[in-house]
Amino acid sequence: MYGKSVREKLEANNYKLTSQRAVVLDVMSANRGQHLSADEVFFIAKKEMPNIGIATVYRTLEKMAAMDVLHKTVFDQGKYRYELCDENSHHHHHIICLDCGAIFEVQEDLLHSLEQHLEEQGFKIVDHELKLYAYCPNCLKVEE
Amino acid sequence: MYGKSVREKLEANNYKLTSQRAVVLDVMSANRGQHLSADEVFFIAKKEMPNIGIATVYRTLEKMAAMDVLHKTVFDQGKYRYELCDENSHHHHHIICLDCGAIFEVQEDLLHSLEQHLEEQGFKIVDHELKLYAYCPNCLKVEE
DNA sequence: GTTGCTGCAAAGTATTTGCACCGAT
DNA sequence: ATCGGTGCAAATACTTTGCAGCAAC
Repeated sequence: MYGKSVREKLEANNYKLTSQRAVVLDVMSANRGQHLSADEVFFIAKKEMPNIGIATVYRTLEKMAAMDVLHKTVFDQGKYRYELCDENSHHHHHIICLDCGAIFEVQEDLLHSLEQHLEEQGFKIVDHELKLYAYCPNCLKVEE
Repeated sequence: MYGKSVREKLEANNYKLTSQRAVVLDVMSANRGQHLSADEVFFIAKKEMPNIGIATVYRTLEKMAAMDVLHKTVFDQGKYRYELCDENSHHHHHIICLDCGAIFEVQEDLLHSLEQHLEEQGFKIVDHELKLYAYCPNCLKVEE
């Protein structure tokens, strides 16, 4: 279940929870922490609903991102990736392994002091996104 | 001037500093701190060299990025942007104004403690990229 | 005369849009 | 009957690639 808040957000925007949208949300829900591309969502959704169209997937992902149900990011290839927003912990960051491409999440939020400093300079910080490029423990192990 | 190090890097890779490449580098140099897209570089370069091809611009930007002469980033639209690497201060971060779209740079590097923590967990951190989404002082002023 | 570089056009990716049809109010 | 949503195909936006000709050593 993706909770009542999604349904509420849909209603607040006069959007309907159609079967296609439910399938897309199920895919996202079943792949929490995965950062799927539209393509991948489409491919997985097709198993459940073979004649779903890619345009519907794009339109659904776009709407969900606009409603803060999904978070839309670019990692590097000039291709969007989506993940379910985590109600509890906003502001998580990513470590992208330069070798295997795996994406890890960092929950800690050590940027408060930097943001505070910038707010003193007159900015109103709304959100931030940190990407760390690294070699992950697994890849370092294999190379030995 | 883009200094002798660019020429050295070119030579080290058996690349030639053709007039087209010089024009592209001049454009980047004349627009330091600007984060230009390939399109914009192409447009500006055409003033200097009207029959330069967009493919040449892309190829040049790509090569320069591979040689760490330029830094290639994605801000949001799924479109690459390039800027001249600053020899002195690596690791600068960006504040993207959600209102006017202006991009500001943050020089301070307050991420060492976070990186140290992650290295203790077995990652080898190579680079990082921080984007802060905010309202800039100018836009906040106008709204008043 | 090889080898890298260029401009052009074509192809490739990722995403968006126009449109006729469908389904729920 | 209206109106949002859908699937398809066409269009768009950005980038890459194939290729013939050019320029330099």
